[in-house]
Amino acid sequence: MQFSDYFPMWNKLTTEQQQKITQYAIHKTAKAGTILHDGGKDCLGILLIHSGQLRAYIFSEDGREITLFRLFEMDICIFTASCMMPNIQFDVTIEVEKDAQFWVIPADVYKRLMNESAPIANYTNDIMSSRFSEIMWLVEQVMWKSFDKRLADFLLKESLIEDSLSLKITHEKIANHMGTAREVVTRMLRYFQNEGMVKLTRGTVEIVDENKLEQMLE
Amino acid sequence: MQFSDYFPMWNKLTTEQQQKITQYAIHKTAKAGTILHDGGKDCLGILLIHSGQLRAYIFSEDGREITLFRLFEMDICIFTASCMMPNIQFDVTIEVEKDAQFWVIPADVYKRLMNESAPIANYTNDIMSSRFSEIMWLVEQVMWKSFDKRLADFLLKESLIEDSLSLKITHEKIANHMGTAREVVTRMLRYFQNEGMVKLTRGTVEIVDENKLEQMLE
DNA sequence: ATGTTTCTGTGACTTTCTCACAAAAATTTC
DNA sequence: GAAATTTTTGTGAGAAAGTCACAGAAACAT
Repeated sequence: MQFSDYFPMWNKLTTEQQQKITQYAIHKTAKAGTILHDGGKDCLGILLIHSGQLRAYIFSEDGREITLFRLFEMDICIFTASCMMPNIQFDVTIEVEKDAQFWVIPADVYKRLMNESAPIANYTNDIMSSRFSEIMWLVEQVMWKSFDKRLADFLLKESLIEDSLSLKITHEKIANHMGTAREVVTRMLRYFQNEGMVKLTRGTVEIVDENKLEQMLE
Repeated sequence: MQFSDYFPMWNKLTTEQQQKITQYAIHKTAKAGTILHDGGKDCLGILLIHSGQLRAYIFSEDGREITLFRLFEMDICIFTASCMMPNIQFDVTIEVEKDAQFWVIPADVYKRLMNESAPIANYTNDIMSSRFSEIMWLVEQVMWKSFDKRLADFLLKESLIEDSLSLKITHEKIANHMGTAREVVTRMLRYFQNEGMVKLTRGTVEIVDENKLEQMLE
């Protein structure tokens, strides 16, 4: 593992800056289910993800959830350091979906680096823009796509992530990813099954006709 | 008008950088209705808004719209320079809502400044975070709030912006701001009128019971 | 083997959206 | 100024999605 893998502008940094990163970065591991960041409260720092999978989501007062984006190996999470960006006025929760290993650069260290280094500041900007784009994709999906298409899309994406056609996931979890109610998922999955696109058993959704699902997206 | 009013870190810039901004900034005016930026196509540059009002929105294939955020005097628009941020992967449209005067800093000039100046890069980051927060507020509204509350909120906010209880706006325009269908707005406004909260005439919504509208939000 | 928890299924009802069309108000044309 | 046109608003009928309440089935625990 090389820090330069996470920072494409590594060679634009001074030796001192490079040292600061390597020196202050802390290696950590976290089990699936761990909440790494809960709204405005804590302020861990920037995460350089080495293995595993994270999920960023928001939730409503009455317990509904929607996934904003996922983070994988080689991704960088800046929302676990939202305290150092005063204009981030919303609460995201970051949860470990699959046992993860990552490096943490403490917020104050990173903040100082951002303040003195244009390359780091610009790179942080790029990461922010990427997440922004993911949210905008979500907005467009939620606003303009009907639920059947959204569900088909979710199942296909999930199948890519898991590299399997047999998804071990409950209707409730799908609902929490998609920001809807469990019954809505159940009914649509049942329709998908009647149409021969999936096969349902307790706790799993098996994709049996990938092409037909893909056709749903147009 | 002072450029330093737009850039709180003005005195952290070199004289050369300050000169570059003042030298390359172009003063422009645009009438209400003008489209300043249309998705990925054009790349005007950073806008320093001096007067007037802009609207950022997205639209669907079948012509539905939703307002993402508004921009007013002293605001800075970075999306009219989205070409210089390769990770911005979505198409926003920026429209002039009220005759506007603004300065344009060409994208390539600003890009160069961002690359060499950490303060400018960090400030750009702050602006991006602010817009991000506005979008997240929108997501939360659309996801978890019922339409009556959203409409009440819209009318009250619009009344603040216009500094008037008598809003000159059609149901269609309200629908385009809120990302819904015109009929839905018509029906809900009709309900608001029956409840004595507003008075409707062609092309205007008059708020007659501000308190009752506010109570709707809880 | 029995009790408990988790997950799924379903009916009835509400809210929001869609489609189709019509009436009313304002604007334009003659 | 009357008639035609455009813009805005109104409304019914039906579909899609979300809500609520409850029940049955599958897995797990003692």
